[in-house]
Amino acid sequence: MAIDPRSHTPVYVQLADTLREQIEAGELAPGSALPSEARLTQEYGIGREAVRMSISLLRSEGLVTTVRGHGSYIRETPQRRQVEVPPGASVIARMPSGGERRSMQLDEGVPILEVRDPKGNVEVLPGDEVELTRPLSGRA
Amino acid sequence: MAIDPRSHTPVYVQLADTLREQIEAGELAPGSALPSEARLTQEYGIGREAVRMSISLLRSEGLVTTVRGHGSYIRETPQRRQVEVPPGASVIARMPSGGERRSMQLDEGVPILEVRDPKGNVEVLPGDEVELTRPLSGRA
DNA sequence: GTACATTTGTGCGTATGTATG
DNA sequence: TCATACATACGCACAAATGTA
Repeated sequence: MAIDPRSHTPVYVQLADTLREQIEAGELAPGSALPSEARLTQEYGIGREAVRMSISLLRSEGLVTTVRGHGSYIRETPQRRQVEVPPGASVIARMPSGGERRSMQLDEGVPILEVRDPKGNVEVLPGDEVELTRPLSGRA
Repeated sequence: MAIDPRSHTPVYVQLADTLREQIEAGELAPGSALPSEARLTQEYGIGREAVRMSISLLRSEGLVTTVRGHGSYIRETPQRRQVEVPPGASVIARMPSGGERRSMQLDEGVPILEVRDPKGNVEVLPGDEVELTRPLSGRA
C-alpha cells in the first residue's frame, strides 16, 4: 500500500498500517528484521520522523522490538503459561508504568494483568506470557 | 523534579517520569490539559523532540491522549463494568492492532482482553472499561 | 464568512553517543 | 579501525487542525 501525504490520516499511521499488514500476513516473519529507517525513508518517500514514529507505534502495539545499533525485529510471542483465576477474584488489564516495565523487564507494548483475590492480595502478571483460565468445575 | 541533561537516563524519560508523577499525584487532574509542547520546551529547557517523545511515552501507557491542533489531555478512566469469565474459558491480554483500535475507538495505550469460551467463541473487550470476575461459587 | 492565535503533525539538517559486525 | 544503524537531542520551517474573535 502506498503512502498518501495528502490523506487525513497521518503519514506515520499509514506506514504503521502498511507494516502491520505485512507482519500479520507473514510477509515479515517473526524474528526477522524490519527494513532500516533509511530504507523505509527512501522506500516510501517520507521523513525519518514519520518512519521513527511508525516503528514506535508498532513497538507500543507489541509487534516489534528495536535493538539499538542493530535494527527493529518482529516480535515472536513466547509460549503462554496458564494461570488460573482464583474463585472470587477480579482481573484488570492495563499498561505498566515506566518503573513496572523496567523492573519486570517487559518490552514496550506489553500489557499487564492485575489479579486481585478475595483477600485483597494483588498479583501482577506479564500479559504476553500468561493465559488466564477458569476451569469448568468450580474448584480452587 | 528538574531535568538533568547529563544524566544517563534520557531527557524524555525524565520528563515523562516527572509528568507521570504529577498525574498520579493529582496535580494534573483527569480531563485537564497538559502544558503545550512549546510550554514544556521552555519550562524544562529541552528540545521539542524530547517533549514529544515524553508525551508519546505517556500515550503508550494510556495516561494521556493527544488531539491535533488542541493539546494533550489526562485520560479519565471510565468506570469498569464487571464481566464474568465463563467456566472453562481462557483469557489473554494484548495490545489491539491499528484496525481494532480504530473500530473499537480505543485510545493509545489501552490493551484488550480476549476471552475464549469452551465452544471457541472469542469475545474482545476494551481493557480500560472491563474488570473480569470469577465468582466464589462456580456457577455459570 | 474571514482572520488570527494556538497547538500538534511533518520534514529536514545537524550532532553526539552507543551497539554491532 | 571502520562502516552501519539506531537513540537521543537540538534547531528551524511549514502544514494542518482547532478554537475564537
